Amino acid sequence: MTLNDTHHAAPPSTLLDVARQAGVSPSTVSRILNGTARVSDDKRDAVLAAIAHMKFAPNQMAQGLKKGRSMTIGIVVQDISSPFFDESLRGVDDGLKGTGYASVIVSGHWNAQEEADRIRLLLARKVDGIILLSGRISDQSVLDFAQQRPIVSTGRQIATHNAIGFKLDNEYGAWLAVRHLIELGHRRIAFVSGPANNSDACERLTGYERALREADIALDPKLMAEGDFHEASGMLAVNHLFDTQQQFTAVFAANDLSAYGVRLCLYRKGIRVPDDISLVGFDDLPGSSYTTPPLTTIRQPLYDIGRIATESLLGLINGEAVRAVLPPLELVVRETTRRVR
Amino acid sequence: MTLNDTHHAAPPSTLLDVARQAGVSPSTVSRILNGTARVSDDKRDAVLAAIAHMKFAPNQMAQGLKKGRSMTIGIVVQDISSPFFDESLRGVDDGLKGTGYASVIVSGHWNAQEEADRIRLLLARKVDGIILLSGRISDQSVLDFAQQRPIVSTGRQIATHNAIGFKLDNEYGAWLAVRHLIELGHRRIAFVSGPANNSDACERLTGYERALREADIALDPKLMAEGDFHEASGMLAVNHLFDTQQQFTAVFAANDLSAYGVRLCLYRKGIRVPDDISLVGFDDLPGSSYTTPPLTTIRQPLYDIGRIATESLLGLINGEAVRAVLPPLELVVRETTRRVR
DNA sequence: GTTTTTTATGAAAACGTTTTCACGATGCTG
DNA sequence: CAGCATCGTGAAAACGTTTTCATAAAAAAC
Repeated sequence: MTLNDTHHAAPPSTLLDVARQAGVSPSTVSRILNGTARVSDDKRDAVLAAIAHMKFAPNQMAQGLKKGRSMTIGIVVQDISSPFFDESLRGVDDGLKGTGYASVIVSGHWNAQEEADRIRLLLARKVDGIILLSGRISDQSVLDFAQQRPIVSTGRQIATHNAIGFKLDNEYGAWLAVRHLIELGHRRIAFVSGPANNSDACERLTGYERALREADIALDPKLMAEGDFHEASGMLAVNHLFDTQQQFTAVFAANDLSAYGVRLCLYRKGIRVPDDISLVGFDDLPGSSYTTPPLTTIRQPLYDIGRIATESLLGLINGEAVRAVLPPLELVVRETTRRVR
Repeated sequence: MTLNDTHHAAPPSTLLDVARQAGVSPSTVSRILNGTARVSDDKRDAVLAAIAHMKFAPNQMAQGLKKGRSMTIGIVVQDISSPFFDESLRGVDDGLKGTGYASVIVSGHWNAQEEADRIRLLLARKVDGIILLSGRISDQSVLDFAQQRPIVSTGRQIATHNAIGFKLDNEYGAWLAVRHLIELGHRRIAFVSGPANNSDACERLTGYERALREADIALDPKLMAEGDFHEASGMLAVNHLFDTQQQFTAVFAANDLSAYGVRLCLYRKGIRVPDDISLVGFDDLPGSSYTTPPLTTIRQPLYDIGRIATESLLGLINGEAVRAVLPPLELVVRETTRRVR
């Protein structure tokens, strides 16, 4: 192996170097950098020149240590490569744009213990605030953590001076979905639920039940199969329905991913969508407008959730009183649902 | 608004607090924390007790400043909510697990200028290293940045003591895809390309051309339509092919996302896949096994890319000589291709 | 039992900034 | 032109760690 260490990495220049080169004191350089005091034009020019020449960039760790601000916020998701979270992350990213903040993203993997550990790590890193997307930890834990840094969390209803949460009306969303099916004449509507230990999933179940009840359709437990929000579970769930000879003309899946699984199962069985069976999902993932056929679903404002959470957090960090309001859930009718024949 | 500031945030305890409480010097506490010297059992116990009692966690910014290590690495992607990058991010996340490193993810949005800016930001943050996924900046720029911190980049072939890159054989992958189609008897194979300014896209085009040439099939420019790697462009591209009355029995899309678009276009026109037209994509995104029907495609080891990049970077950071080797591209035959009738 | 080595520990300097404080030089008031 | 407020600037302390250096006590050597 040839050692081409000829050009060694230029040791990063410090504010002190700049000061020396420009013939001023470090204080002056700092003042120019932060615009924190007036300084004479000649010195300013000299400093600016030195900065440009040495390609100086302030050491953020030193800055952070001194100012007590890391200019970093922590984001806790549950699955780093799920389109569900990624869409919100995009909102976060946009919300942070131009603020000087960066984000470190960690995943709780749907595990309360791991989630709490990750949050502690973020806190040790001195993040200036935390955004919790679909957390599994208790409200009380959130409040405890909020003693150290402001937190905004989705999926819960809290509001203190250093922690806020907001939550979409999952029950309403599910109700919307099922009512749509009912209006199309469906009476035998299967339900592929989410995991029973997920509150969103439970609320969606409740919405399903309520819509049925309001339409005087008897709830048939045999039409309900538990999934886990992933594709495979949707496939399995509906397979099970067929195995047990259930009759139905529509299926409501608790999220889009499981709807994809349902769709594939139906395809395998040669059942046409929506001609033979209607299908509606929940989330409106970016991919759902490109499934075959495009999926009718309940739109969650995923992007806005990330964006609003970010703006709220920045507000909290600056000590403002924030009150966030999310766009509502809405039904988006595409091509997997049709009037029952 | 009621002020419930009764319990004020406990001011985070410092190493000095711990030292005082345990009746030892700060040095001793530090030594215990870092295991950097032997200390007597009684003092150790006292310190440990104090740490537990005060819930002390070392200030990472102070640590970082002193040690010159931020325990943070920077990840540059081009689109924060694309399944393509997210799958690699999962690999990164796993690769970092248990190392004490966290990652800050930024997006270059497929823009060289923005990408360079973001990298400079990461450098100012004193990240210990950078992973560049599908960068747009020049190799020379990468080398320049690598003067400051180790970099590992995908999609380029470099190898110095502080920068390495690795690259999959896109041409080979495309060749694999097209040869598969040819073996199934297809002769009129349309191609939906990626953006012309993307090197991966160009190499895939080359692979397409080579496979055709090797099979003595004349290249027909009218069968080629430019896309941009997104769903809509695939839809548009194939629409255009129909508008101009092209005849073809198969289409090869330069990536899965545009294949999804192609699929939808075909569905809209009532053309069956694979019965009437075969379709193959490139990437093997997680969703591609759940499209209708599941997509035949070229599998990129996205997860491994992230994982190996991470391990390599950690190696570079520790001054090891690393040499990364990726799993090869492979054809995964699912249900969108069949023998031509 | 004296000398030497080893071991445990504290004092203080350092990392690269920001900020308080002090001070000399201007500018203004009357 | 004496007096006073204002302005620009530097010296030095501080942020919370780690690390070098010194030193006292204990252990090992003779």
